[in-house]
Amino acid sequence: MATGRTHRPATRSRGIPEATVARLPLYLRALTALSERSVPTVSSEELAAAAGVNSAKLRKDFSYLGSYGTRGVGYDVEYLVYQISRELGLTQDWPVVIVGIGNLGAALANYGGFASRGFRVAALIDADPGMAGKPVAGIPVQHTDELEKIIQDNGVSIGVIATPAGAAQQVCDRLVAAGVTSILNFAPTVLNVPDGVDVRKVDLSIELQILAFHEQRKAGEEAAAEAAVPAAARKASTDQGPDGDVPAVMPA
Amino acid sequence: MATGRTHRPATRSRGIPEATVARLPLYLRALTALSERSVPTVSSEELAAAAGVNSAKLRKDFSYLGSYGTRGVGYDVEYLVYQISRELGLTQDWPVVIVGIGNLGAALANYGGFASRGFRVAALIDADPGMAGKPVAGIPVQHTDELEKIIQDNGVSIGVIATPAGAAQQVCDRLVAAGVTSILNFAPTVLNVPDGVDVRKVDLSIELQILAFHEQRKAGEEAAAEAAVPAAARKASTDQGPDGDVPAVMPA
DNA sequence: CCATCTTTGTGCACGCGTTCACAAAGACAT
DNA sequence: ATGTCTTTGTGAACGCGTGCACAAAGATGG
Repeated sequence: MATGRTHRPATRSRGIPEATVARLPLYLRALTALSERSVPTVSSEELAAAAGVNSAKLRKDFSYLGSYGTRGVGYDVEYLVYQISRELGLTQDWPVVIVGIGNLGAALANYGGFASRGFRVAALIDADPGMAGKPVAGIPVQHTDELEKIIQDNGVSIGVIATPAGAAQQVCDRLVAAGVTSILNFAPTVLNVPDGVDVRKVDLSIELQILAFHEQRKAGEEAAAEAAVPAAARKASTDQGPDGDVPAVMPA
Repeated sequence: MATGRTHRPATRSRGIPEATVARLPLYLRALTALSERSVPTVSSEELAAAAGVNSAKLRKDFSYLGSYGTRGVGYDVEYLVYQISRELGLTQDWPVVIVGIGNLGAALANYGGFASRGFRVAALIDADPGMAGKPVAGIPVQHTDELEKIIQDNGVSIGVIATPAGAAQQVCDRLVAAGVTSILNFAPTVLNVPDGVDVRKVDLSIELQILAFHEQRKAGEEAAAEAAVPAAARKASTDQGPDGDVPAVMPA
């Protein structure tokens, strides 16, 4: 693999910053693409460009994993793919359950990106008795009553919640009680979990609202610019000033 | 605005920290729930609990918006709902297009959370000619050829990409060229956009990998604990030590 | 009108993450 | 073997975000 005997065991302890962890999958994806094109090595500059980050940041990120990489050359692609995969725990298989097989749950079940890297859909669970047995993405849906049994039989530690908001906390509680310690939540609710359980949320509505904020801000600046140089209105005329359409003082 | 002559114009300029912006939708959701229950006022402590954040953080967040809130009482729910909505730009309607009507795109189109708050699905676009005209969520799918026209006719500034990874950059380029300045990307790719265009990504695969990392770490600590006090194995026996299956020091 | 009690708004300190800039390491040519 | 050139790995400075802790503001009761 690498050339010379690598230096120290590195910062290796267990202090990988959260921000770095969040970027490792990005690097891994870029590296996998390079690997498929049989590229043997890559410089931090190139890889950083592919992953859309600063090259110094990338090097620092990798430094937390150890001293892979050869000065003057770059990083060995295959080696790095392996190291990152191992660090992320993708060398083992993670059985996952999806709870709530509505539009979204079904889409997730069909999503190819699941199986691609170490994740395996162990079961689909829904509260609707009418769905029980019905196959989605080739996997028969099981009823919520079976939840605990499914978790335990399959050694599931990662659960995906795609239920309506109202059911999410209850489902979450049951998952946790059954032994799940990581949850990916697609329901638009804040989940309360005990210590030791990780929750990550994916919230379409929130993302859109953040975009709307910036969009409005951009429109505001643009409007200020137009005050000086009136440009041809591009947007429909219903577009109002983003801040000026309401009195400054509120109803109360 | 508030009661006495407020001190300075506040930090008010346009310096709302990004981290705060990202939390405003959370507060808004909690406040909306309170509003529906006709709760008139709420303290920072209560609201913070509902939103799952620290109360000091919440107060500081609100302080960026201005001095709403009454000492000794709390915040007026309705008033705050309106202020945050306005700040996020939700008092106007944002037409949105969804490109890529596969499993995920269709699920997004059907997702109720879209229309609920200021967002309106203006069009569904797909590259498959066979889908053209077919209604999804009550909206007829249009062909990619129409993309530019749709964007311009509807004054769309927010686009959602739900295509396969391979098509995402190309779609992105066309959206941007047509006038879209905010993109929500569900495709597992890094998108390159010019300055002034905002991109937010939602990536199932990345989220799972982050969870896997922590899961592995937890299992590692647990294994270390078991070395001292061997507990009954809960998970299936295929479960290996998450870090112990490889030598601590690497091959090289 | 005054005292007390609640809750906001924020100054301050701290820690994490990012970025710059450069010395050290190694490849490669001569 | 030696010098040059490329690229890593990281020390240090900076800025942002978080959380504590408290003074000021105002409500409420006597």
